[in-house]
Amino acid sequence: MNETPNTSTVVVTDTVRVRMAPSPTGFLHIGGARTALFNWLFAKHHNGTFILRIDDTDMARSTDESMHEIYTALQWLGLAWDEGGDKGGPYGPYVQSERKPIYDAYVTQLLETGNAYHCYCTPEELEEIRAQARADKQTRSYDGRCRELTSEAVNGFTAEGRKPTVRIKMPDTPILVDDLVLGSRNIDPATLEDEVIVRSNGMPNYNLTSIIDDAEMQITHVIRGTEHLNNTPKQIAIAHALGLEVPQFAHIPLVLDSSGRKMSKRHHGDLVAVNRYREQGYLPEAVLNFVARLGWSYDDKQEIFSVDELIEKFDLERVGKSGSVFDIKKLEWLNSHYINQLSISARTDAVIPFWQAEGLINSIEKRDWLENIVEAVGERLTTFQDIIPQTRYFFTDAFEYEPKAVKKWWGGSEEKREKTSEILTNLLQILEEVPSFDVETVETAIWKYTDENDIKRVAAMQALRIALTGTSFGPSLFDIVALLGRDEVLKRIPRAIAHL
RNA sequence: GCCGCUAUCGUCUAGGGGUUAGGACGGAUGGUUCUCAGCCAUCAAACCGGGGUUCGAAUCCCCGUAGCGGUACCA
Repeated sequence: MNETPNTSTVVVTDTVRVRMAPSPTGFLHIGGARTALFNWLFAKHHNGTFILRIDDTDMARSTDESMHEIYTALQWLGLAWDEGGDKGGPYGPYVQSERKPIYDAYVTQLLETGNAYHCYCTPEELEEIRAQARADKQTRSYDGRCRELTSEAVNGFTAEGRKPTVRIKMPDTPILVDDLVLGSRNIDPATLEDEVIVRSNGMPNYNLTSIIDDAEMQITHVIRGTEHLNNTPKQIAIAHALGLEVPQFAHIPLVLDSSGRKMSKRHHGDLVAVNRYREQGYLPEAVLNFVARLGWSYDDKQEIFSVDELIEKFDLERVGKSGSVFDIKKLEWLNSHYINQLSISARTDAVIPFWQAEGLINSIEKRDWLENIVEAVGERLTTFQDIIPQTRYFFTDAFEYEPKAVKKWWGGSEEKREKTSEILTNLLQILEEVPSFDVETVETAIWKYTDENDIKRVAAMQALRIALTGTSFGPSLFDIVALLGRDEVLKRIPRAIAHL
């Protein structure tokens, strides 16, 4: 293979390379999903590469289980990564705990160039220093006291058995942070302190590994949440000390809860767990559409975006600067929209697992019947899980009559109950005599009865609905009658009458 | 405490020196209908405050205020 590098050739470094770097300390949460989406969209839009890196330097909290949950969540969302994770690639390994030798080499370099030093302070001492600094209203908590330790002092600490951490020496010149979303600003070095970059157990820390890997993996744009904004100058300082190339940064606003606080696994549990949305019957396109609009907008009219449109239209320049509140109502609206886009057949496929989990069906042999049920339910699903309350009575007659519905439609008074009983008895007779149980025949017969006897349609229908389903809401009653079939219907009406 | 970021209807947002400040979710009301959902129609609902700059400020600048984020040998 003949490779003659031509200096005038445009190089691969122009290719966008972005990464999502979760730490596997729990499930993927909704904010993480949005970070992943923005990165992925940015990569797709620019024909770039999307990398999944696992930032698991916190060995104590990282788990394999969590890592796999993150994989499945990302896969469910359809945010496929080109490199990293379980997939490998040319810049691997992509799991930080496997990259320790790489970091060690950089740390050695930092130590040898005098850009880093050992710190022998104990956690207790540090605690004290912090408390004092705070009391003195200092900007920095750590004062850099270990920068110039005599070898005597070091020997003393070593003799005590102290294991040092490594700290980076922060520069004394301003650091320029240029952010694609927030704009650029100069950070006063006086606000920066010598960060710990290697723990006393030898494991490097986030601020070190992150920027090293971004450089090593040729990341061009770091798109992450604003909770990392304060880390950025520290990472830039480390990169400078190491002579590494600094990527472009884009800090995207936080996803907030309804009281305006950052959404977290700890405080919001299932509400933020992407995998829970899958389990509850949300569609990935709805979740994606929803989080895309958190902090990003295209114009003043479009709310619904297909994934392809998102790829085409996504742009960092249209990302806002302020946090966005997570509004489940809007997600629900989007979800029902996307559910309604699905064909009856696809909707049936999606809903079958929910019926099965509920124990309502164990085989799917009556596929046509199931599809007819789904069709009758129509646009009444917000999530697939809603199929249960909407259709339970099709599969079992072991349901209660809803007290509120009973009171309203069957009657609170003795008199009204008698009337209801009479109506149901008449309806029973009509249905017994009806030649066929199709929608049209039943409808004609019932309307004939109500209209000729001057009975309100609503009264008769609701009385019957409760008798057949136990509830006061749901699909067209004629659909229900037809789908339930003659035997079931003729069984349920007498039972209701007896209950009165 | 310190450092930083942000600020348009309840929420997501558009706009941005001169607009009746627009859309969407949610809410309310009416219509359609056997109920619910849907659909249709209508309505309520916002430029954080104060100073500048300007003929004119929600928009630009400054100062407040508030909220949030960070402040770890977490990420």
